[in-house]
Amino acid sequence: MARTKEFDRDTVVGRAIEVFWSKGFEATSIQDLVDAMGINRGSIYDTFGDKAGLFDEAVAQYIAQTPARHLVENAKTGDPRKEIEKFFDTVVKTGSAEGGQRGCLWTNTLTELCSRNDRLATKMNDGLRRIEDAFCILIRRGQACGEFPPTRRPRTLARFFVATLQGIQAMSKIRPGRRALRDIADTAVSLLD
Amino acid sequence: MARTKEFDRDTVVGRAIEVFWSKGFEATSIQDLVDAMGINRGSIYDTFGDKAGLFDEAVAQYIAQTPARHLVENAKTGDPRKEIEKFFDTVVKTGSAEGGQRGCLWTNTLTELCSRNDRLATKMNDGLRRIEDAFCILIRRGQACGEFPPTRRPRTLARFFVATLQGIQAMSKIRPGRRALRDIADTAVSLLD
DNA sequence: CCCTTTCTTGAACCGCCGTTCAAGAAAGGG
DNA sequence: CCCTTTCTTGAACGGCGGTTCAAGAAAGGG
Repeated sequence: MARTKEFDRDTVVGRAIEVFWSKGFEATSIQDLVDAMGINRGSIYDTFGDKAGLFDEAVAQYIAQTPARHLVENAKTGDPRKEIEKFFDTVVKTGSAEGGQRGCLWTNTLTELCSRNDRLATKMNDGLRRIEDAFCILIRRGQACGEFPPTRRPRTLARFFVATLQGIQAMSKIRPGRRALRDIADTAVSLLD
Repeated sequence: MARTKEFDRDTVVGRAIEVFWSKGFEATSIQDLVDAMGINRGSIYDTFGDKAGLFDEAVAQYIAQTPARHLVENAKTGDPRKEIEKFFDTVVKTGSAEGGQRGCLWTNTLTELCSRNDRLATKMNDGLRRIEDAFCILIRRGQACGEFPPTRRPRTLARFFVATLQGIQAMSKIRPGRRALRDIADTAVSLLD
């Protein structure tokens, strides 16, 4: 047998996420990553191929931990109103938390790279589609049981919620006050009354 | 007298805007700018100081041409509903136009640089504040004349519209279909019914 | 206890990054 | 028509970008 790795893959990717999240892809240098991840340049290239490969894995791991995941998982079973409110609640809390100025790695990547990286754009688009679908299911279920007004098209409203999510993320970068973010979320959710 | 400049300042800044808009600040190299602007490296540094200085001027010129400017200028005199609708209409059209994948230079800059550049962050924040204020004035005027429902706080609604604007810009980067963007805008504006 | 395999390490690579500079060219007042 | 001033030009700068590589270290089966 050969020597075993001395670092945990998820752990070092987690540290890479922090850097990419704070500085973006282009502004992050390999040296930054070496410093933050605590492993050698060579190990990074040996394990992840190159900077782009590491970034891919960082984004994947980030998405796997995002609050959107719960939304998608509970779309078919959870209480429609509660799920939507809980989701925006988490988004607002995260955005207004210490270090919330970084916004969301996902949204950041969307604006920084998608217009020049088709593979990444597809990934991001699929992810957003899944969130949109989850919203759509929840809205339909809420309308079916009379909890939400039946006048609005579920797909339209779902798209709107996804855009609101992006809006909150963008605003959190420059005005991370909880009050302001909460106002935005509440106004959007009030469309369900 | 001395020799006169052979290029028009606004024209070359306009060309620089295109590059920054498409690639972002970090990913744009001086060589890219030399190629696009059609003037020599030396002239760029002589005229704008450095890359950051040129970027500042590019953003300033972009903001001066943005549809938000009309909104701000007409906030006190224009018809409240028409002004707001016209604004979002322009945003949707721009976002879904050819090359709309670039999104909005302003929003892009917000997400790429504001967390690491205080001077720029202040500028951006002031700009957003002016848009928010314009919305606020329009909403108040619309409520005063009975055109808009009086139940919502103008400031809250104004914040929400600014966030929606950012949301549309973000979505236009990945799904620039006019239909989808229009849905988002219409849903937001329907809060005024 | 050796030997193969894999991981780790740090130095080194080339190229492009943003930036500077000195020399040449145009402009127009004296 | 010269002379000062400013603009233009292209080559050059040091440094840091991402990436590679060869040598050393650990791990565990034979």
